[in-house]
Amino acid sequence: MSEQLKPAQRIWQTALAIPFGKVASYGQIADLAGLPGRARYVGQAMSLAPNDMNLPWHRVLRSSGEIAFPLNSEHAELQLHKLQEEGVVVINHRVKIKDFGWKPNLGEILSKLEF
DNA sequence: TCGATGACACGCT
DNA sequence: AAGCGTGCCATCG
Repeated sequence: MSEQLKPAQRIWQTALAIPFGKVASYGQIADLAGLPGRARYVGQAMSLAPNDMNLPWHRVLRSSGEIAFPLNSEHAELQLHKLQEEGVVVINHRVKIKDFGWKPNLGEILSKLEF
């Protein structure tokens, strides 16, 4: 069953495991989802996710910590607000990964991500 | 079927 | 520090 999950679903599951107030990179999500090297697919997969899933897409940033959407775009603005609502400090469209980056331990991964 | 595209990452300059 | 080229691969026309 767990092996049956499609790649997109594994990405959704992984994104759902990002804690409130923390952020992760596209590459990190791809790795944790068992899809190393497929960072580009993460964004695509999340855009396909059903809305009622409440996917915390706003907690996913580039590895540099910057928001992936174009500056001043609606998506970028919404993401900015959602992050600030969670207490994440965003300066110049960028978050300090060192302060807010999600660093899951093995136990956390195994318990929350049973593929 | 092939080429272009994209919510990326990384190494090199 | 910032930009450019290359690797990635599911989708789409």
